[in-house]
Amino acid sequence: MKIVTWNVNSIKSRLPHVTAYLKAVSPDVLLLQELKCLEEAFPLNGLDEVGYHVALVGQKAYNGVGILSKRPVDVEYRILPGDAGDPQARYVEAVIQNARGIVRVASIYLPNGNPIETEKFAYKLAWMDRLIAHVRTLLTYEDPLVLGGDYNVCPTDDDVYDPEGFAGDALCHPETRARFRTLCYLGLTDALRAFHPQSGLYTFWDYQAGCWNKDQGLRLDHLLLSPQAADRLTASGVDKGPRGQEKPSDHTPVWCELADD
DNA sequence: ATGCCGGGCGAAGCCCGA
Repeated sequence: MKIVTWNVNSIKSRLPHVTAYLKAVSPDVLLLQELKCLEEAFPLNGLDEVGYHVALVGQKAYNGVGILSKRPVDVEYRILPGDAGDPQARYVEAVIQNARGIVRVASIYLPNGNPIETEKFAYKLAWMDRLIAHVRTLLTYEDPLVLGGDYNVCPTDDDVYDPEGFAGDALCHPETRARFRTLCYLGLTDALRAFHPQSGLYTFWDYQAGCWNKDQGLRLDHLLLSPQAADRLTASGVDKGPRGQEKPSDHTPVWCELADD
């Protein structure tokens, strides 16, 4: 079972890339972030063609997350618990049946948090606290669980092309990293790091200043697995291809493979 | 150099992202 996460930076602008990716890679599940449109404006044409079920939480112009799946999707949460008044479309969680049983997945678009002296950073930290509390509950179910998305966290300096330059940034801030560690220490496995311990492994390259051509990137997109999912993890990787295409997203897909037997 | 690029909105130029 192949599960992929991809921040597409506008699904309307990226639909050709996404449909081509689905046809070429044929993932069982594709977790999407930054749709930047309302659910009713999501361009479904082309996706039902290639045979995917779709679960969306949209918002006009900003944010927006989704789950595409070959198998039917039963949505469990359309907002991260802990603040019912949170208007930002950043979380969707669902249960997917497969031949082996169920897999629970979430598509996460964690707040960026810059600049750190503003309420944006406080919102990020509060959002991470809500995520920690919710995952603590989810882990008691003892299901295979895959929490994928754009976490807007570089977990360590190995995940940044310029650690000194990003030292005070919300992506790398000590309080951000401490919460990410707390999340992982609940018992989650970083699927990419499980197979690729080296530095210089990135999932995002800024559009500006030739970052892509200079390979000046950040590792922001993660797949965190519960023990029941990690036990089945057979491979993981970054698909850099889409980032090199015309009119790309600034993020590229990250994938993991779970054994089906 | 707080702009560089790119998307949304809405129809010019600003807000936002990371």
